Amino acid sequence: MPLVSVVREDPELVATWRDVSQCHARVCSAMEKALQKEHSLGLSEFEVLEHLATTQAPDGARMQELADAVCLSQSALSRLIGRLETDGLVHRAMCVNDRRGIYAHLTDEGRARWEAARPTHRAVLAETMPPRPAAA
Amino acid sequence: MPLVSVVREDPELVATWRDVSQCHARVCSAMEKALQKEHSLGLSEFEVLEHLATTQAPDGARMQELADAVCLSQSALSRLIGRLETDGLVHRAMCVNDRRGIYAHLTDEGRARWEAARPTHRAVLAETMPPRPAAA
DNA sequence: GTACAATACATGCATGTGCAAGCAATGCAT
DNA sequence: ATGCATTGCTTGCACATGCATGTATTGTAC
Repeated sequence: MPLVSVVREDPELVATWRDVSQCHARVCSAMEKALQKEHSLGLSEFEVLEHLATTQAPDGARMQELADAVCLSQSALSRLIGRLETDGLVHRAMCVNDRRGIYAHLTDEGRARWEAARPTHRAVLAETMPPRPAAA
Repeated sequence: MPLVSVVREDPELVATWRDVSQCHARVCSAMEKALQKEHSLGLSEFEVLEHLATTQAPDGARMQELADAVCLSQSALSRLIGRLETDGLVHRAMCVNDRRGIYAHLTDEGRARWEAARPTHRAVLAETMPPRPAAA
């Protein structure tokens, strides 16, 4: 592990982190409210739908791949897919080669919901992301 | 509200947001673990201590001011201060002018804990923040 | 002064999250 | 083939968070 013996005070790094953090909080808050209000979707839900809709693989995506894509833990993603499946937006299918693996893929309704929500997502991004976003 | 009539697909904006999001997740995850492991502090706890330690006002900071500073809701911050007070790191004091208001200020132990944790915070930042952080 | 709105903080409640543990399937060594 | 570690996902549990609400204080209109 890269143990740093002496860490100089680095105000610039701290300031940059504060910018990133505030940008993230502002965008997340606005996005969560807008997606919930207009499409009854959480931000994580939308991000999973987007990943599934834009992935090349025809069979969908593996659970761990999705977890990485949306920056969630394995358990959080498992429950998230559970909610989406309950809502009929995705479908779980066992992997034929490795029967431990599970593919999640979009249903038609899931794709429709994503396409409907995408303009909201992009609009909130345009409204809340700073022009020189969260960095020096 | 600035209703955008037509939102063009803006891949750059989306990509920037993804970078911010991933940067935030990576730093938060590492920071939370490091602060918890080495100093038994959550990230939000540390941020509150830092704000109180670096503010100019001698009487500490108002609750709402702290909530804004650490990007938390009013309720989350109320409980956060409750935990810190239980741990003896901060102290609540009523505002003399406005008896609705409450000032939170650092105890000596709180300041010591912040000073002890600060190197960890800065080190994790240096390790996990990208050189060209989270933006184009 | 009385009534009513607004402000500041605390609290009940529902929910999403991470960690640790559990379970099933696979890979590997012998 | 047998035993054991590893991988992939799910689940029990604890906890931090946000929303809505409650309580106390302040400000304002009359």
